[in-house]
Amino acid sequence: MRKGIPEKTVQRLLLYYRYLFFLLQQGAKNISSKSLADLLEIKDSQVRKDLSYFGQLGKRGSGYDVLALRDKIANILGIDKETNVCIVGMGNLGSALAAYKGFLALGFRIIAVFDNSKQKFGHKIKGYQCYDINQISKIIEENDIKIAILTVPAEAAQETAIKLEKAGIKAILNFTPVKLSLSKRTKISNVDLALELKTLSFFMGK
Amino acid sequence: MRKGIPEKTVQRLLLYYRYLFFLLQQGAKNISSKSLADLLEIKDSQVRKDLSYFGQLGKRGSGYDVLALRDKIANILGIDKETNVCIVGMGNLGSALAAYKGFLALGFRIIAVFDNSKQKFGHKIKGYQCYDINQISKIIEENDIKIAILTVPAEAAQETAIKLEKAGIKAILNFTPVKLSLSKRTKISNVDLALELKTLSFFMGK
DNA sequence: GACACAATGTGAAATAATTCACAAATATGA
DNA sequence: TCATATTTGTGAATTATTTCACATTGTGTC
Ligand SMILES: NC(=O)c1ccc[n+]([C@@H]2O[C@H](COP(=O)([O-])OP(=O)(O)OC[C@H]3O[C@@H](n4cnc5c(N)ncnc54)[C@H](O)[C@@H]3O)[C@@H](O)[C@H]2O)c1
Ligand SMILES: NC(=O)c1ccc[n+]([C@@H]2O[C@H](COP(=O)([O-])OP(=O)(O)OC[C@H]3O[C@@H](n4cnc5c(N)ncnc54)[C@H](O)[C@@H]3O)[C@@H](O)[C@H]2O)c1
Repeated sequence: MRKGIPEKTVQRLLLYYRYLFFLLQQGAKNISSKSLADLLEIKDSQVRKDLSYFGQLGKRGSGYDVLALRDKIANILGIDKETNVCIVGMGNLGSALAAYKGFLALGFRIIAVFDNSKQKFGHKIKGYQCYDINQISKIIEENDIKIAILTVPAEAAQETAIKLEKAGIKAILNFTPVKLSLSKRTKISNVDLALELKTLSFFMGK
Repeated sequence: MRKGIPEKTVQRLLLYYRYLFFLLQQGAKNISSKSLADLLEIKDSQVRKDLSYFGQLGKRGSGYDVLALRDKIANILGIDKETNVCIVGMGNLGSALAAYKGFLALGFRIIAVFDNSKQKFGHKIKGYQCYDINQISKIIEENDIKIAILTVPAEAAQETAIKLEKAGIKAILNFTPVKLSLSKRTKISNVDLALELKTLSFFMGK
């Protein structure tokens, strides 16, 4: 079922999910690919193509059942079961992310946060007990954590990534502007905020 | 020169820039598309194709001049001149972004930060004087600010975006999980961190 | 139940991005 | 100077993604 599904499709699925969630609260029962597409300013055929990867989810004549489709997408994306994550580097950005409620809404539970500074570990930050980075293997194993959010300074990024991989982390959401070099088995996704801003400004007014 | 350049190309240009910057510090004089590509784990032909949008920047036999290419990319991307930006919503995320040095390294100067809370405006946050959101038109005009980073709560996102557009903002980097509806003239780029994490986890181990 | 309308699902076509592959230019070294 | 090696720049081929277009199925009304 998850063979060769384009990344873009997965991302749009989440956008559909958010709207379906909202529509359900409004009491909507059915929605057509056209209406959903218009809300997102995309083509209706795109919506249908995306959903068609996962079976025949709609009904000709009346469209998609909002509740059923929302739950189907939740299931496809694994929103219906919790995934444990940790944050590594509890500075400005790490602390902000720890406070973000949007992760939990998609099934991500922040289980542990780490830092290497004595000012931080041993204390509570945004409600989370902060652990010493050197304890990471133990805590990751005890809590079945597969995903790490990396928000350490750029200089420490590569060495910390290696620690994460050794500790058993399978995927890293990397906020540092550093190209991490790890084994192919560890999935890395880069969030490069300066790059986003530069791209925006490049195309501004075009 | 900026006609029909793929967004992906612009983004890679910035990655090239960062490496060239670094290579220059190491004293490198020349670099081939192959070496640059290997550093980024992409194809050498991709590097050459990207650069070819902007002229014939290399030299057959010896590759690209590191300094000249870095400066050319800086010029293409406008890193060589400063762009003023503001941050709107100085909560967890807005404050973290205000502290980020990576924006300035690409030519973005945070000129003003805004909030609607009396606890915040009138005070200094991360070294920036925080202004009342209702003063935004005046301050944006006085300081020639064209780009806003939007980090207000989701509920306030759409109304705030409208304020920004009215105040003369031309581009918005939107961190809220809300699809903003504005006129076509305002360029919007969405940074959806929950979506990034979900995409990563979906493809984890695949 | 028949007719008009709505909306899906999906091959085929169009568009976009990446990769190939090679001629042309430059560099190196005997 | 010449032969060999390197490396670019770029059309052509390939691959990925989006959009089209329409047969098919379901809905609603008289
Ligand atoms: N602040 C932002 O808004 C922002 C935006 C984009 C990218 N980033 C990137 O995110 C990273 C963090 O930025 P920040 O502003 O939060 O920095 P910061 O200095 O505020 O925080 C970094 C934290 O990491 C901890 N740390 C340092 N070395 C460590 C190690 N080896 N192991 C574990 N923890 C360690 C520090 O004690 C500190 O708490 C940087 O790489 C930065 O480039 C930040
Ligand atoms: N915290 C994160 O790491 C994170 C991650 C991804 C996305 N986001 C999104 O970013 C936004 C901000 O998140 P946050 O955690 O910083 O929230 P926050 O509540 O800490 O901060 C929001 C700030 O906006 C101010 N504000 C509220 N209404 C305003 C208005 N009308 N005009 C101007 N300012 C206003 C508030 O006073 C507050 O200071 C949210 O939409 C959230 O979904 C946050």
